[in-house]
Amino acid sequence: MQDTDLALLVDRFMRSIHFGLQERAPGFDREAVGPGGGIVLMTLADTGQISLNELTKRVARDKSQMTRMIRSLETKGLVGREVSPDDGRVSLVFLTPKGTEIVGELMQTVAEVIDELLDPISESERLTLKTLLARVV
Amino acid sequence: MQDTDLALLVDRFMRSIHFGLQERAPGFDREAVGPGGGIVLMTLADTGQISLNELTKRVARDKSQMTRMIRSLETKGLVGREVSPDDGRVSLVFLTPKGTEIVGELMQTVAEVIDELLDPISESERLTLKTLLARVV
DNA sequence: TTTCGTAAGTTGACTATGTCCACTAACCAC
DNA sequence: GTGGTTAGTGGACATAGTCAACTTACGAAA
Repeated sequence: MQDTDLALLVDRFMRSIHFGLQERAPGFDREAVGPGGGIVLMTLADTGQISLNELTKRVARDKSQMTRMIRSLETKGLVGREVSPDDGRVSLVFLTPKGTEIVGELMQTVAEVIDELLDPISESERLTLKTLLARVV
Repeated sequence: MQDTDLALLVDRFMRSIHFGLQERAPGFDREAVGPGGGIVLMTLADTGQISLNELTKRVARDKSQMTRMIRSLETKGLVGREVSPDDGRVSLVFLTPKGTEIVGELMQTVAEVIDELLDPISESERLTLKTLLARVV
């Protein structure tokens, strides 16, 4: 077994991205969405319009937290929402044009930082890493 | 580029471990050390006695946070500390017998959860994943 | 077509984490 | 010894995560 290391490795990797962003690109977060907001925006860029519930599962956070996060992004004008025509309970979230612009910058910066972090491994290894993780989650 | 996905994948993986621990093994954290405390304890199990400063870098947290975390673990009797004989500024942290016991249980549970999460990929792929991550961080 | 169970979202209250900055004490080099 | 540097501490504040109690909308079944 001893898969425990994996938890530590993944944690360190995540934190490295985090620190990398702060050190290398201070001020990149011009709408002050924070790490959590960034993840939500990037996820939305990935999925397109999606229900709050699915979004919550996707980013693996608590639904109450997601309510507040979306509200905060909404007041910044980065996301919009509308009630689903099929089901009056679900609210569909989507990126606004401004949100799309911001997430573009964000992804650019994140990609640069990750690119630097991944320096020790080759192109094909990066692909392997990404593929394996994608299959796991 | 498009390495951005990696950030999302890693984040999801981390959160999955987190949720997995709570759902599958409620009450496993009998000393209530929390996720942060768990990571510190597991790291200490990995490294053995280590200075607070190195520990801080290793888990990639803020040093003030680490001060408080270690104090909390100390009052729970899980870690001990002593001033380095070589340098009066550095305090060396180590697991107490109780801490060693607790971290053993913790690692067992974490390993089980990770083992389940890694179900979609094979043994050799797990090794690859771990090796790649280790080279990156 | 009312009624019961369940799912989506929201809110409140609380705890845990993370960040920033100022500060002390010990070390090092000159 | 003095002046810069490093390890660790402490305070104040911001963000994130947890948990339980709601409200409203659906859907199925009598």
